Amino acid sequence: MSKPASLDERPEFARARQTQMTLSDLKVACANCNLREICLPAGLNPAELAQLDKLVNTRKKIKRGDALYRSGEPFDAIYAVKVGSFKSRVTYEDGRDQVTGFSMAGEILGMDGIGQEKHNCDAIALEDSEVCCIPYTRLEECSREVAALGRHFHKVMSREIVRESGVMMLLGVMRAEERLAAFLLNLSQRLAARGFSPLEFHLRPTREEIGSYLGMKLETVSRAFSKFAADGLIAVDQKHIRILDVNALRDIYAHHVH
Amino acid sequence: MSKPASLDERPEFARARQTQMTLSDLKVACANCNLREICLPAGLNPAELAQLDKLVNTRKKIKRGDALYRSGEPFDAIYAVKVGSFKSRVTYEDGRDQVTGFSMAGEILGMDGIGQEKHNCDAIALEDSEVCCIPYTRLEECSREVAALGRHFHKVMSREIVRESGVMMLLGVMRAEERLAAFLLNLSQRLAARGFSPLEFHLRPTREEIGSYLGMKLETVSRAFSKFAADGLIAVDQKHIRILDVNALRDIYAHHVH
DNA sequence: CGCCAGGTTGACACTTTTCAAGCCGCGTGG
DNA sequence: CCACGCGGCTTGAAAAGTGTCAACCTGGCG
Repeated sequence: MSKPASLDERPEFARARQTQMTLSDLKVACANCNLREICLPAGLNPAELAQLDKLVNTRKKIKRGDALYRSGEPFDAIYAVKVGSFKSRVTYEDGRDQVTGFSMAGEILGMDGIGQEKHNCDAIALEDSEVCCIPYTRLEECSREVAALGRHFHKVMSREIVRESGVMMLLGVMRAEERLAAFLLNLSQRLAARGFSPLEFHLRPTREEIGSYLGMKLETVSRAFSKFAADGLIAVDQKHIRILDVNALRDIYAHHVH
Repeated sequence: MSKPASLDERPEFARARQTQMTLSDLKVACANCNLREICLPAGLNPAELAQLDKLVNTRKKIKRGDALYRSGEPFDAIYAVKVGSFKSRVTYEDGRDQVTGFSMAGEILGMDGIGQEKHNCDAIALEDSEVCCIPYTRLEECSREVAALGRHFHKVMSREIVRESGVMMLLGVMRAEERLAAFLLNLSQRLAARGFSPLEFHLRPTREEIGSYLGMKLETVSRAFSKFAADGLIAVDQKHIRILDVNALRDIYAHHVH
């Protein structure tokens, strides 16, 4: 079994943490990025990639707990997660809030800001992280010149719509254990797509953040974890999770077991 | 107090129902459409509008209960609701489903299909309805030529992302009565934007459809309606709703009253 | 006229939340 | 180096909210 996929064990992050970053380190090259297959460059040919490289010209580091952006701030760029992970959180006038998503390497953040030209949620780093900044007006110009880029960006936005309707389903019709199973399977599948072990990993968010995302209280999350562990589906050691029986998790997710 | 805003009382729909539609009736003209301020044309200048008119060239009538499109069907167009209303519904492998939204005149439908090039949900007409068809590949081409159109389409998609995160909030943190209050206020505000009375209207969806959207059972929806009526916040006569105390509804929505 | 989908209401069951107590692990400061 | 404090987690018991099941009502339509 491979090592737990704690994101801060990623070699490129360890390097960034140990050495002083210079400007040249900050130069982005999508064409060489190990995330190019799952990030914005997906499906672009080399010439188109070169255009994208001109567009994505800065990176930004965000410390654990800090915000990449906050609700209400003027919108001027979207972001691709290069290293680390984020939660997106909407806060409601009366103070209640909800985590609307977790983003990991290669995923795009901030598309909620385009409509009103200001951000609609907070993006908070769950660990020391790094993003590629994609100035929106330049993305727009480039999309007009490079048809494939425009098309791909539409797809990325559309998939965000589909992702959210999946979460609505989760919140609207599933019970606590089904939600947690869905969450774990989704995480597992995304980690696998990034070359991490899908069966053993570190949870970045707290029980409370998971609960907020899944529409349940932290105690209920904890109980569901304990139940899964008692039934031998997973092994839980704080934030370290090992999936022991994927099929049983899938059965719960698909409502076959009560 | 104005008449209830039952959508099938709209004059243009009554006309369409009574007379045989000819091809020339089907000719679309966004520039003259009474929805141009809230639909895709919003913010375009006359020259840009003319471009859009070339793009949007057909309409389609959908009878109550019929599908505009279904999950899994190949995606080739998005749609603007011209007359009537729709529900969007995602169905899950085990048969459970969830209404993810209701669309009324001027709203755009089908953007969930772009990402996977096939539709991700069913769009079902809640009444006899009519849509303007916007072929996606042509929209893409046009967006490249007419910058304002591309920008506006991005905004429309972004707002759909924001709308969905609002629903996630509703499903994740609100209780039954808060959800229903949020639903009624949202409906009221959208009707007002279309020139209908915000305080008196006909509900198109059934209690079950409202419940599915709000993540609760139809009995709970019914009880919440009864509670609001008993407290003098609204008057309910089947699907006919009259809002008597908007501020009290807002207080419930904003969690100020328990 | 009678049927049936849609809606209401009551009683009860079940799930999840709430409140409370206590544990564990980690980082800080003595 | 160890003690302490605290955030994060777990677990239990009771309360609250919502779902389930069932009976009944109502209005529209064939």
